[in-house]
Amino acid sequence: MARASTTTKPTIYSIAQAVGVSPSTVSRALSRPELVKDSVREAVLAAAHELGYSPNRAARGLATGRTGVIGMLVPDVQNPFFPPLIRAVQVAARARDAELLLIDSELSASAEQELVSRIRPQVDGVIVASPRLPAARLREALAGVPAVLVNRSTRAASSIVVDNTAALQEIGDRLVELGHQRVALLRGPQATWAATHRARAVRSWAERTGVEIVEVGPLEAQFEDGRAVAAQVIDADAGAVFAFDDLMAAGVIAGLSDRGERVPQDRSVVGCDDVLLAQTMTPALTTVSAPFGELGTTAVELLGEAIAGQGSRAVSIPGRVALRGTIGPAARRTKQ
Amino acid sequence: MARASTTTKPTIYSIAQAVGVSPSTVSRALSRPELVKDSVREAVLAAAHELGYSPNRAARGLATGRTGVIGMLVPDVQNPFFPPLIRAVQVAARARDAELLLIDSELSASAEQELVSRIRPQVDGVIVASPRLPAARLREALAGVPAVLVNRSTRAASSIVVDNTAALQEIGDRLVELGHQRVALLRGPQATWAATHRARAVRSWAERTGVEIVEVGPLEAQFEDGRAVAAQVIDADAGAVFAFDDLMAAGVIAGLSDRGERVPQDRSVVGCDDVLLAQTMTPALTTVSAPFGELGTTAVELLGEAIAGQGSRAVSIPGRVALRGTIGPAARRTKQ
DNA sequence: GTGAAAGCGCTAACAC
DNA sequence: GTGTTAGCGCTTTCAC
Repeated sequence: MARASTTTKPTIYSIAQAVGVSPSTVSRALSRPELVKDSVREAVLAAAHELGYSPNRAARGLATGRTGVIGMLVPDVQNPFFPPLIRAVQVAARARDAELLLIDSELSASAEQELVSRIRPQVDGVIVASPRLPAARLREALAGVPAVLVNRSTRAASSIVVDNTAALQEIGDRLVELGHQRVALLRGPQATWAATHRARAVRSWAERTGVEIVEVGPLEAQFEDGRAVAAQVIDADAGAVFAFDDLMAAGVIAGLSDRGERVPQDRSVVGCDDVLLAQTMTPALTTVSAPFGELGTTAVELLGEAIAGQGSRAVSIPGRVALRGTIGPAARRTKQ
Repeated sequence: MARASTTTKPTIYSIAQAVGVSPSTVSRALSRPELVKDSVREAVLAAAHELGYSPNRAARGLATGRTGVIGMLVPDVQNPFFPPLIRAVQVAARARDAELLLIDSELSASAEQELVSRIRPQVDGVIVASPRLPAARLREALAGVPAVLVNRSTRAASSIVVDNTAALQEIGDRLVELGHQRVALLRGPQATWAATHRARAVRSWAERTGVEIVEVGPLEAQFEDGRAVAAQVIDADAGAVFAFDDLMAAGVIAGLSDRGERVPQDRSVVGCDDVLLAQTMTPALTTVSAPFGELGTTAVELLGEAIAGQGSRAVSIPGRVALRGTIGPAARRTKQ
């Protein structure tokens, strides 16, 4: 429909010429509409639409120092935790008229530092979901860039974390009701905020309830790592398992199945995060739901504050219990 | 380590000053190294590193018309098909020193058109994985933008598709060997390239082998849609199921389980794409593996050609059979 | 081989 | 309210 009269891309200059005003008036009509007379603004907007104009953000960015682009650094898009987070951030960013530049560090901490500095000039700020980068290097990489950290906290930037403590403990209590007295804890990646906090939650619950805990790991947050330790779970005679995350939980279930055991008939398994595969496996996984929507919205909000120079703050959102099909009554076992 | 002497962001000017050459020499040393004397180039590079310089792509883009950014449009990051694709594209883009601007259309075809035009000025080209946008509007949205389509073809742009025909038929043959004679075909989203082609593959196989096909759908490519039609599969007395994709396959399995049936003991289920959840469910899903790495690499390569104005081409890559745990011998059933 | 200068498209003082 | 001007950081003729 709207066809440009010329082949060249429309700019504020072509619009200015078409309407018969100066380029700055066009610029104002477009970005600070309240500053121009109604009639002029309408004419400009009409012409802009007519010519199929859309602003060159690079140029705008050059002039203003704001690019309208948010960078997002994830260690691995393929880890099912990230897609919902990306989606939520994307939606929140869109609401603020910002674009999303995605960087996947491919699990390489060393790459992360370089990556951040690489995109720094082209983004207004960065949302970093990078559990591995050591604190010192993180701080170095983020120096001078408005940033917000996801599931990790530091004094150097704003952060948003999900606190699964209460939910994990509540599930633990349910396990006790089901008769479990010996539970395996599959720890997540060493020295990460999430792994530390989740382990702490389980340990303090065990202490309170007198349940015996068998710790396994630290392990990578991968399916195969979970699968590989199923044997240890069986050897330890743990009737239930707290896996670091859903992926690892799916792995244990597969590993148990490799050894002829079924979940929840033979053992109970609990995950964490409630990613897609937790919902699509049969039976569905008992886990803790991460509030992805809120995570994303808040992350973008915090980033906005950081960009505006309003200083940093740390927010924590609780995860919610999702009781599903992978926990059941403690089975009578031979070993016991 | 590398600390800037000043607080201002390093530019080619600060480097020029530090080295004692002109900005244009710095620019050349950085982007056309062969044009400057070795000694100068080395000095410039050293200073750049020293100051922690990284080029402002927006400025470069303004000057050259190339932004170094690739746009990628997906209908839903949360659909497990996309993360591996994104990863592959990201890796290939990185190899070409390009960044990735990700757009999630949230399954809204109407948004897609606007979204593309919105990012157009800030990207060199777009990789579009948008099955739904009608052809005419797709063409309109993509007019003038170098683009490559994923799993969809059109004469308007380059395209890369994965052809699952042979693999699906091979799995079908296996099903016949296992004694299946009546198979359900859960069709995917209406009027999409993938759904059409997959259905066609199954139908022609059925015709050749004399297997009876019960078609269900079209359906959305969602877990719940698969779950909802499990009853129809049972009613139709189909011993095996070809689901449009893995997500739908997981859905049927859940739906069958809701009705007390187990896979593969009671019925066989076949998915397509081999996304993460196909590998992590227990038992693992028999499906067709999409060659994500190749998809991504080729998409970026084709986009490079399109950007260079080399015209478009269409490439097709075959999917590979992944025989796993969800198919088994046809069960003797009451109805039969 | 290197420097000077213009310009990419836009915004932001500063005049009028 | 609107136009003029300068400049964001970079590349790229065009001279030298």
